Amino acid sequence: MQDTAQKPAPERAYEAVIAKIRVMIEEKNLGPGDTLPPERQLAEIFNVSRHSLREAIRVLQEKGVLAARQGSGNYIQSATRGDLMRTLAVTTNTGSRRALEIFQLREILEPQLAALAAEMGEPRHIEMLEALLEKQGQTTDGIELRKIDHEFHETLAAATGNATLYELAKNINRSLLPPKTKIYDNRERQVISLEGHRKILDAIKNKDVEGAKAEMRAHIARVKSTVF
Amino acid sequence: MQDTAQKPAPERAYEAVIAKIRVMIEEKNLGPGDTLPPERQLAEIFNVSRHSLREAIRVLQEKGVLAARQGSGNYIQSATRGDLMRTLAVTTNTGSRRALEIFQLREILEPQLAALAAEMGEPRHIEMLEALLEKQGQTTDGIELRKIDHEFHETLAAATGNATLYELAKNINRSLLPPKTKIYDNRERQVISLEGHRKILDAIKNKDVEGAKAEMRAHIARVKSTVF
DNA sequence: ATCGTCGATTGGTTGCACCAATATTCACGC
DNA sequence: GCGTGAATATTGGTGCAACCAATCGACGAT
Repeated sequence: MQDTAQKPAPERAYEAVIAKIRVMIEEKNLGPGDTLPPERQLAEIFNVSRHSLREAIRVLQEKGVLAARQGSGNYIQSATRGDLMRTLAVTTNTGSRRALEIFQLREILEPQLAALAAEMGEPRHIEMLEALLEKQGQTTDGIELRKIDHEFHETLAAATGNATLYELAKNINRSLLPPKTKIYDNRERQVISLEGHRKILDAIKNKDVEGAKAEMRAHIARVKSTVF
Repeated sequence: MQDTAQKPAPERAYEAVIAKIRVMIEEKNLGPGDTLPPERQLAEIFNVSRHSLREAIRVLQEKGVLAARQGSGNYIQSATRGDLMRTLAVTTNTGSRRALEIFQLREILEPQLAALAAEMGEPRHIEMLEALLEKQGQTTDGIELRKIDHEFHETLAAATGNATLYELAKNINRSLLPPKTKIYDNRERQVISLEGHRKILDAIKNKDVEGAKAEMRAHIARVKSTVF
């Protein structure tokens, strides 16, 4: 049977270990550059197998909390990527001044992202962007269009191959969301957006780094002028 | 010995597995709700131990790509297929690349911050920067110098008049903190840093927007080459 | 046909052995 | 005494095998 009910989520061993490691870092006042005890020792302390211990370390590693060096140890990293993004996440709705500030950030960031995407983008990224553009051309619903727009910019960021840049772009989009505002409520804006994206993507496909940068700059400028 | 040098990042087994899972999802056209083959089977297909395979699955699970149900299977989770592909597009890269990623972000951001500072910077910001530079010239302690360096870059961001950019710059600095590395341990690097800051500040004082941008770009490039 | 039981499947956990990279020790030669 | 380099120990990385726990599925009793 298939019942949608989610179980009370029994805690996995590795989850408990993650929590314990965090506590240990806190209590022993470990900072960037310090090392954790060896895995074998930690496994014994926490009373879990080395495998479960390592699952926890892997996760923390992917989150940027730890860095593993074979033959040496597990090192505490500085801040997490989450810390980096908190800036944008927390203070979303603080008025139009903030919207302007974030737009300024976009003006700085996105043209460079487009340039990097043109330089680094792999075929599968191009395909994803192309598919989105296709979809955008066939859509008229305002809500849907805004979503597609976000996806386009996020996918472009992903095409840089830099996970940090992707996260940042995602957060910018999210924090920019003027909840109800229908940016795409009229045909003119829809066309502007679509054509802008078209030119950007074409430049990326041609590996035209400077062109991609310029087109994105122009695109953002046009969008900005319609918003403000 | 403790050298900051990052190794060429040998690929871990679990990273390769993540990439292979991504390909599998693409090729078999899997979407939310579908299940992956059993772990034991996947391990054999990919020619890795179940342990390594599970590390990969754990990571994907934490990223929200997969959900594991004991006794049942590993299910694809992401809301939409686009979401899924975007996430997987950047999950291939990992771990030790993080510092490089953040540096790439700095390369994008900071020159523009310098340009904005040159354009918008108010006298009080200039004064603060000047004071910091003065202090930097009289300091030799490595720890202290790193702190001053951070303050310089943060103050510069503040000079843009954009609070969001300032917050972001602050977090980038903090998350970059190379573990214990004494970037300023030798006289040569101290001079490089000081001269770089000098040139940037001079450009800002002269309202030389392009100059500030160029000097910052050069400065970051120099710092990068000494770190990596 | 329905329901419950029991076996098979699948993820979760553990233990151990060995490999690979790194750190440490120590003996050797200068 | 002091490098210097080889041997040794330490530490993370990987693989194999067994068993536990939740779930699924087939089969038989009713």
